[in-house]
Amino acid sequence: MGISERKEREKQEMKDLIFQAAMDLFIEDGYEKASIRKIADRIEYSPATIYLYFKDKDEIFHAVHEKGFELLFARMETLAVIENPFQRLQKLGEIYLKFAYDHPELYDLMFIMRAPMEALKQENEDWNCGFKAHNGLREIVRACIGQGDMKTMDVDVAALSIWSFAHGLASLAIRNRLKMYPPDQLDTLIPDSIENMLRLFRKE
Amino acid sequence: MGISERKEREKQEMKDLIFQAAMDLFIEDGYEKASIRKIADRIEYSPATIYLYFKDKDEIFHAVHEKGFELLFARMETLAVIENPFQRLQKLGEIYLKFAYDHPELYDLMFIMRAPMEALKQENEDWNCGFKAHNGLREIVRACIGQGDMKTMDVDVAALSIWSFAHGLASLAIRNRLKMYPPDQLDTLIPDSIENMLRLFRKE
DNA sequence: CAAAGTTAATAAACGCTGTTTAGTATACAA
DNA sequence: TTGTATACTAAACAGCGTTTATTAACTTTG
Repeated sequence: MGISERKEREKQEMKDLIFQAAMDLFIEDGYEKASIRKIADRIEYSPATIYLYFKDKDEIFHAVHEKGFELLFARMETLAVIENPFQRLQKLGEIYLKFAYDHPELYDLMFIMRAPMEALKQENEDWNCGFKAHNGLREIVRACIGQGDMKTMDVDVAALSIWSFAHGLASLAIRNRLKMYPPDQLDTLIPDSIENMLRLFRKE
Repeated sequence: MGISERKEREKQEMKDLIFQAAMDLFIEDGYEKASIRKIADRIEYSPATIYLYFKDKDEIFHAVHEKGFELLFARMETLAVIENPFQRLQKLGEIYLKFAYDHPELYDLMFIMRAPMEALKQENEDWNCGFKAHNGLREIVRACIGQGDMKTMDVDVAALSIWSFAHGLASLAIRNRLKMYPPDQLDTLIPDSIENMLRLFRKE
C-alpha cells in the first residue's frame, strides 16, 4: 500500500511549501512582516492550515533559523582546506562577519531574536546548530593554541571571547548601535578591529 | 497668570505618570507585556490618552531607554576617583556587565531592541546617550594608551573592540545563546574571559 | 454672568496580529 | 455504498498600536 507513503510525501511537501514561503517573506521583509497570514496568503491557503504543519510561529522561525545555520555551515566548508590553524581562525572570522553582512535578517534570527530559542524550550531540545558552530570555533582555537600560534590560554575562554567580539560587532551593526561612527569610517574601522584582535591573540 | 504654568506642570506630571507606568511594566514583564493598553490600565486612563503625551510606543520606550542610560551613568560616576586608567577601564567593564546582569530588560532596550532607535530616526535626533557612553570608554582607552598601560593601537579600534566584546558577552547571555555552557561554568568562564581580554590589551 | 473658545479625555472603530474551534468537503477503507 | 479518517477553512477570540469623532470640563471673552 503506497497510499500512506504518498500522503507522508505530500505532508512533507506542504511543510516545505510553508517553510519556503516563510523563508522568502522573512528574507525580503524581516520578521515583523512575515506574519502567519501573509505566509498563508502567499501559498494560497488559509492561516489555519499552517497550524496543521507547524505548532506555532516560533516553530516556523526555528526552521528558518536552522536553514540559516545550513547556509553558514556551507560557507564554512572552505575552511577544511586551510592547513594553518590561525589562518583558519582568521578565515572563520571573515566568513562569520561576511555572513552577518550578507544576511542580516538571518543572522538576527540565528543569534539575536528570541523566537527560535522559545521553540527549543517548548520541545525540550538542545540548540544543536549553535553547539555545532561553537564547537567548530573551539576546535580551531584548540589547534591554534596546540600549535603555538595563539597565546597560551584556556580554550573555552578564547573561544567565548572571540565569538563575543565577533557577535558584538555584528549585532551592534545590525541593531543600529554604531551611529557614533560614520559609515565610511566603519568600513575601515571594522576590518582594523578584527585584524587588531587577531594580533592580540596571536603568539609573538 | 499662573494658569498656563500650572497646565504646563500638570502636563509634565501626566507625562511622568505614563512614563513611570511604562518603566515599571517594562522592568517587571519586559517589552512584550508592556503594551499601551496595559500602561493605560495601570494609570486608569484610556489608551487614547497616552497619545496626547507621547507620539507613539517607540517614543515611550525611547524615554525608558534614556532612563536606563541615566542609571548606567550613575554607576559610572564611581570611576572618577580611580587614578590608574587601566584600573578605570577594568572597573568600567565590571560596571557595564554588572548593569547588564542586574537589568537585562533595560540593557536589552538600550543596546539590542530596535524601538528606541526608531524613535530617534523619526525625530531626526542623534543617539546622544550612546555617544556619551562610548565617548567615556574612548577617553579611558586614550588615557590607557597615552600612559603606556595599553598596547599601542588606534584608540577607536581599541574602544570599538572592547565594547563589541563586552556587548557580545552581555547580549549572547541575555538572548539565551550561551546554552553550550552550563550556568555554573559560565560563572567562572565569563570573569575569566574578561580578565583574559584585559590581559591581552595590557602592555607587558 | 453667559457665551464662545480651548483643552483633556475617551468610546469606538480600523486594521493588524497569533491562535483555536467548529464545521465542511474530500478521499480512503470496509 | 456506507462509514470513517483526513485536509482544509470560515469565523471567531483575544490581543495589539493607532486614529477619529464626540463629550465634558475648564478658560477666556464680551
